Amino acid sequence: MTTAQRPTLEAVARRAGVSRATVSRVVNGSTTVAEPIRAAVRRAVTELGYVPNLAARSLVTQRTDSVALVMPEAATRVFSDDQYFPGIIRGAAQELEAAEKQLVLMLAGSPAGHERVERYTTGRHVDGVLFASLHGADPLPGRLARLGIPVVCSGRPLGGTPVPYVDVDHIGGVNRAVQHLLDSGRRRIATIAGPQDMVGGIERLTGYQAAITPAGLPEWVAYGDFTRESGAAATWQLLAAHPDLDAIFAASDLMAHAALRTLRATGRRVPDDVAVIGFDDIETAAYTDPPLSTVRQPIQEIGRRMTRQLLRLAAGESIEPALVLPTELILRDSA
Amino acid sequence: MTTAQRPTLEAVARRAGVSRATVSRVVNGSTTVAEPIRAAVRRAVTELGYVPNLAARSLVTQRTDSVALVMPEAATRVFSDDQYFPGIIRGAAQELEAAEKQLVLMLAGSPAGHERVERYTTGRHVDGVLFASLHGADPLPGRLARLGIPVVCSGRPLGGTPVPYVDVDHIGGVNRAVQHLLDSGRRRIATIAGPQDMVGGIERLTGYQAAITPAGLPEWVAYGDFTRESGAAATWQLLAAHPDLDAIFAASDLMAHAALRTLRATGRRVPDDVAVIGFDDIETAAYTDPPLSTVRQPIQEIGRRMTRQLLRLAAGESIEPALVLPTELILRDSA
DNA sequence: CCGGCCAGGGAGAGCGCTTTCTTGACATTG
DNA sequence: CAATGTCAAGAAAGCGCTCTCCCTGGCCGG
Repeated sequence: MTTAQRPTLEAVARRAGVSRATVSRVVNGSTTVAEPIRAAVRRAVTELGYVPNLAARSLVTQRTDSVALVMPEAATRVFSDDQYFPGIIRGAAQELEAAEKQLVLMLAGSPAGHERVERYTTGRHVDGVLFASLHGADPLPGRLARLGIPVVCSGRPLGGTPVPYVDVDHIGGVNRAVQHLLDSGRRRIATIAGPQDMVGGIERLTGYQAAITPAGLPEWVAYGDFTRESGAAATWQLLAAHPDLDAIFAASDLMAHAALRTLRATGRRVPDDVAVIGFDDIETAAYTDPPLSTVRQPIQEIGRRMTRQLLRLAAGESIEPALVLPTELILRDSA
Repeated sequence: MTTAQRPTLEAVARRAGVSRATVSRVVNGSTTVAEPIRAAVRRAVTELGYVPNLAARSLVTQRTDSVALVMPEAATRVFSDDQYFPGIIRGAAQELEAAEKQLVLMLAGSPAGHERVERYTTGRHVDGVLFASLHGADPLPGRLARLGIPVVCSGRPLGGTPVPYVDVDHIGGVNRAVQHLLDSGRRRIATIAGPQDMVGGIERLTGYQAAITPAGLPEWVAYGDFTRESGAAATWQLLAAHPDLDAIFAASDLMAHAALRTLRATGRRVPDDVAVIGFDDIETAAYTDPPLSTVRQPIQEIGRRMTRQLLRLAAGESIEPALVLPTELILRDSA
């Protein structure tokens, strides 16, 4: 099947009339090679179409020039249209491209998958590991960190071992959102909280509480898992318990979208009867009916910053243990 | 930084009191090792926490146990919320997981990216390459195929060299959609076509024409690039040229979604005044207003099948040059 | 004119693994 | 009982690369 042996360093060396060592030096950009020889080597390289064998290189350098991006999410959310994972992937890919490193994607939804990720990453097959959106107190990031393997998480890890992470200012963002509801006269403000085993879910609820309590208002909470289905269910629940609510803050745009539809289904007008604010600012948010007000988080930037931190870690530099990016309240028509 | 040397085959061998060769045999599941020894080796492996060094293994086996998934798309569409790429990724990841291979993700949006992908893939750093959604007549898949590197594309490649691919029945699906419009009495049916440098864009337009022409109706076409923005623009264009149109088939759900909104903005009711059908069946389609009728394509299945084909190719088996998966007309309220 | 210095280039030792080839220990058979 | 066959396990040769020596020769200063 395979056509012609790929040329090796040896072949290039013979062709250029130099030693392997010299070719290696030229290929790796060492400056201690005289220009004429350098040119000869480069010519030989192009003539032969030489491409270094990365496996061989890794074997001696102990680097793999690739990093893993682990998505420990159950299948449902990973590729729901909230654009979280695609955003992270894209940000990471951009930074890695600049660094000439490869992105190895691993889905750790199932227990088997999780175990596989563990074997692969602890086996030092990658120079570092990026975790997108942890569930609960996954011990893996901490374990890797203790093994000296560079790790960066998106979202503060709930586990015991401190691991560097990049997150957004959930609480601040939610606070601004709820404050806006208060400022526009809403007094019966409910929330659809996210899953309480994820930092995002927890902190967005905390943000809601932190804004509601000082105002002396009651907390009305229903829980979802960030998906539309769960958002619809939570909205019904909220409506049953508090038919007179006049605002809903949902911890994800998907849930907010479902709330919009559910409210309408019950004959309520948005924003006249009930104001709604979501979280994420997914593309669809601008196209809901009415367009959704929401708290924007810079997802792609999270991916980029995580990667940059990881690369610095892998290079032996020390980094800030946490990076918190700002969120922004985007006002459209729903509130 | 690195804690303790990772154990090597040698270490395991010493500990188990056998030779490296034997350990290798056990690790790789050869049957020619007596059970007691086998057990001793396995114990040594766990005690030492031995994990094989993949680079070393690749070096001798000439396999890398990883495949590249290349997305040659410009940034905009790759992570727009049409769920195309996430779906492909997920399907591919599932199959690869089962095969114990790694997924290396490469974005080839920019010319630099494209060149990098070329270097990487031709350098045989992967056992095979998956192309998601080609733009125009990219010569890369053909070139790789000629080098004997396993390649599978999603969507029939437009280039000269035939390359194995997996695609869906665009034409059949669109045909059914337009036929449904005709059956429900629509006679002034326009289309928002996709980009004409992509098979999907081309074939969906062909499908429209193939249904419209026999009915003796005029073809009303405006072009978009699958995004909402372009869909809105195309709708305005169509409306300006044919204010009396009574149906629109859009080549993507995103464009159909924009059409829905634009039609409403001009005071038209859907489906009463104008029927709309999209293509893709993204999650949002069920949540538009009104819920969007559309042609569903099994995106994740495409990813799975591509991967399965690739693995067979990599295993030296021969495969069908093309696999065409069925599409399905999903009727909701917009038509 | 000679010694010393240094930049430039080569030799060679592995990196950790797989895989033939070979040996040795037994079992089988005439 | 010797000769042959069989099967398990070891020895050793690399896979293609990097990198540490070490050597060579050109140049300068004394």
